[in-house]
Amino acid sequence: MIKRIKGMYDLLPPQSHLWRRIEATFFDVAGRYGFETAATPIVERSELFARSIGEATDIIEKEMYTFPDRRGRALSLRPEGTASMVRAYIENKVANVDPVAKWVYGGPMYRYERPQKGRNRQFFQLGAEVFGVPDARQDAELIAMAMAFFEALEVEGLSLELNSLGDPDERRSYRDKLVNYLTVHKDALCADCLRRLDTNPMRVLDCKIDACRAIAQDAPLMLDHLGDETRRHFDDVCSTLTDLGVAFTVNRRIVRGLDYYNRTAFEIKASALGAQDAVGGGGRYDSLIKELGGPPTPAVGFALGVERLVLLLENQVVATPQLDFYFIPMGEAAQAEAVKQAALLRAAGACGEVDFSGRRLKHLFARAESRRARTALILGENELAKRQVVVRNLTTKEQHEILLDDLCLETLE
RNA sequence: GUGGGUGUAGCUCAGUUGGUUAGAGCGCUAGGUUGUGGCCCUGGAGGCCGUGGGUUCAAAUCCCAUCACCCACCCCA
Repeated sequence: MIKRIKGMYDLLPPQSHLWRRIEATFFDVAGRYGFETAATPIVERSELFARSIGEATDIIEKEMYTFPDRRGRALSLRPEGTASMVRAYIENKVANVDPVAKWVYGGPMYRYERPQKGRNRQFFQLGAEVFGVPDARQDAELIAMAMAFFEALEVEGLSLELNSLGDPDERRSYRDKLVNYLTVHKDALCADCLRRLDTNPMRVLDCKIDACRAIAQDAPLMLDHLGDETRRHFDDVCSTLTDLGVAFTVNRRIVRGLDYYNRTAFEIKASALGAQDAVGGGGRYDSLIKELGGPPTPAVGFALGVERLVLLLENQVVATPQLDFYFIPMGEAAQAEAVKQAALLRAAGACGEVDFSGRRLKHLFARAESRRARTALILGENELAKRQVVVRNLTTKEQHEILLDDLCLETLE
């Protein structure tokens, strides 16, 4: 038997109903904020991700699905969505028409990691990007939109954590201070943190080892080393969120694993998820578009993981979509008539299916019930001879015969 | 990549100190009822007991290896 690839999965009914609801809710909520949908290919040149996410990040160093195409070009399955959206923004010269663009998208992402709870090699992200708007209120509104989405799905137990990563020059000088501080205490750091000291010193701040936490306790924090403008930006984000009634906590230790972020960084966490507790996250990336060869354009975005969201909604049963009719023809002549009648009903707006299996009536009623059909339409030899059909209301169990010519949405009762 | 845990029917699980032909519930299916659902009754299909090797008269059971899945580290959605 050929089996699915490790870390990937099939999405089948009834779970697929919940997914459909999640996606529909996301695009519906985003639409109310003026977002339009966009989509990009799943495969890109590897270079796009290396240049945007950062050469030294884990995602690029060890988590990408990369392969040569037939001409030997290095291609990668996308590990996240923002890089492609930025590429599309630049390549299609969107800024020449209107530099402000608000896009939402969804699709599978790929990272070669060891699977565990809430972590797969293919995972589905829903994301939103705002191009061309530098204002802090945009950051806040985007975050509020994310929270409104979760609220629409009645997700509980979420916490919003906010931080500022400063601008690149501020971060460079802060990073030097942090490295100096950590180097003084390097004898007490764990092996992982010694490595982080070189690769990504800010990661030491959220190490879970007690010894490292003690050192991190007194370490300098980015938030205390912001310039006037970035500080004001952060304060504006906070005050706007407060004005909008969005609860949050400032977590001065949030570090993002993607290099392109500056200023606003946030994570939406759910403790019920286990170790992989971030259900969504994002931030501002004002220099990425220019770095990838586009016009200098500020931007802010976020993404959320649908699988993790599904874990949070596991106890929510999403009912199978209802059908208006379940057509049960008996015999070949009846089948031929039923398939035509069903087409007419659908053209008139009804939802339903015709059963061609020829199984016993007893069985088909049970199936009609499990498919959540409102009515069963029974067409046998007797009815066909009279040009009639039995309409049985599956809820009240009352049934009556009507003329086939009278069959329509209104007579399905 | 490194740990730990778990592998028996489609699903959830029993399976005695190693001992006949490996079981149950749910689900699927046929019938009881030639054409009327959820309950009940009777039958049926469905298993290389994850895989390979070893010990033994005898292995689902003991040993070794391997694979898969899960959880955690790491990292992130």
